[in-house]
Amino acid sequence: MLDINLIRKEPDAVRQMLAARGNDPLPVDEILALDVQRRDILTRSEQLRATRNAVSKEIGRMKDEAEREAKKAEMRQVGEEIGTLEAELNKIEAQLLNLTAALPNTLDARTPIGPDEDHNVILRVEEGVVPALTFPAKPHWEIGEGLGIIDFERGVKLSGSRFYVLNGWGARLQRGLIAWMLNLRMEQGYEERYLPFMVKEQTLFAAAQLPKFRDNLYHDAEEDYWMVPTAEVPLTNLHGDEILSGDDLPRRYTAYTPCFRREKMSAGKDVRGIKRGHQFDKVEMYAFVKPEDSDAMLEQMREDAEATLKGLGLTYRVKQLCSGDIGFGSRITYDLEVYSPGVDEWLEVSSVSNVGDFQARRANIKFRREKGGKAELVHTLNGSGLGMPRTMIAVLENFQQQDGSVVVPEVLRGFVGTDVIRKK
RNA sequence: GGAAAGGUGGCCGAGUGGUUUAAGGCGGCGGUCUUGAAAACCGUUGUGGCGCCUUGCGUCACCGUGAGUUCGAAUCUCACCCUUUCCGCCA
Repeated sequence: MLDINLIRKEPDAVRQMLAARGNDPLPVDEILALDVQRRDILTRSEQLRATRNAVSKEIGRMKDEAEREAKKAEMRQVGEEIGTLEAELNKIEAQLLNLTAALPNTLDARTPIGPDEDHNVILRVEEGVVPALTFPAKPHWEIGEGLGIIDFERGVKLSGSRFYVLNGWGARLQRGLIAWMLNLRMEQGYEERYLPFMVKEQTLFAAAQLPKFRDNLYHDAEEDYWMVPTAEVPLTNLHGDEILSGDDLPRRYTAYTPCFRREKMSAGKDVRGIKRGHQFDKVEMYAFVKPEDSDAMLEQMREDAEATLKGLGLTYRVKQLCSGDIGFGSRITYDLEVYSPGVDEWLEVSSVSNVGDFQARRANIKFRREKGGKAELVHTLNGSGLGMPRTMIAVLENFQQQDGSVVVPEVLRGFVGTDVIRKK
């Protein structure tokens, strides 16, 4: 959520940001008008409340019955007026919240301006150590079915399209990736958390997933339980409504969770293979920092994510997202894309973002620089480290052998329990 | 799912309709005293909104959440949430 003071003081900057993101800047005018109305009504109703508070105290002390009744009648009138004003105020505040909650975050000055994903900037390509294939690359669905480690048919039987079952070494490869990544994160200074995979609506709002992305979320029809679309959601709220000590910052966390997404917006896209499912596993990185430290932490987290791909020996590129493609809550985002020869694509396996105080304001996460000091909003950052299915695709397709087997990357062998995955 | 008890400030805890401000204690901060510290004593103390003559002052709101009764609600009514204990069910 943006600071209402920012919208008041620099409406043009907010309009420019909205235009750069390809959004309609019109809500800014609506917000400003409602804000004026809100303050006007608030002032009036508070004056009436002050009167009522004072007179009510007098009534308590009055002895004269007639005078007492007269004052009561008078205050009954005032009470009704307050009621009317408050009803109006509630309506305006609800409208205001609707509009401001739908505004995306301001952009970092370094985020390039551009209308769509074609204007993202590739910063560099990092060559991996895995040698290029000397034979035609097979896509992972062929490799997986050949080895009997990915079962698409039974996934569909159980749950419908976009679901699959991992068998034997396939399941172990993924489990190995998760365990290895979590350990790596711990070595990098992140604390591990095991989190709820279902959260309440308020938790999603505070992480800026609601109201905007309602269509992409699964939830219980009767109770207030929502499946997490990413571990970022519970991690954000870990310190919701808390005031942290400045000495405790930065705080960095890592967590493994499944992620659940309806992928309504992506209907028809990436239906083949395991690239885009309704359920996928991910190891997430998250940081709470002082505002002045968030720029440096962004670079640190990008490096931490890159270390994962370097560890696997894969070729990847670092992309900076432009204003038209960057996420709703992000000020600046790096995507890491790994090259996979079977699908012949650069696959997005990580997205590292500085969110500034956008989530902290919604989730009410503050810190004090010193005891007795003023509580200030923290900055938060998130990054995938990494998404499993796409990392699996890259491993299967990059390490495939001509005979259909797949060599297990060295760093994973202790976790997976074999050097090569062969057909049974 | 059923029953009972409970939810008050950073923490403990008093508070069954109105007495200037939620008593008192602990903790924190500042001070007095002291060579220094402790003790003792004195003062101070949360969050958010709005306004203003903006080091501050005024005002409103906040006692689990939301509605209601009342001139006036931490206090009374209703619904919900959470915690603890017991019963039932259960990986």
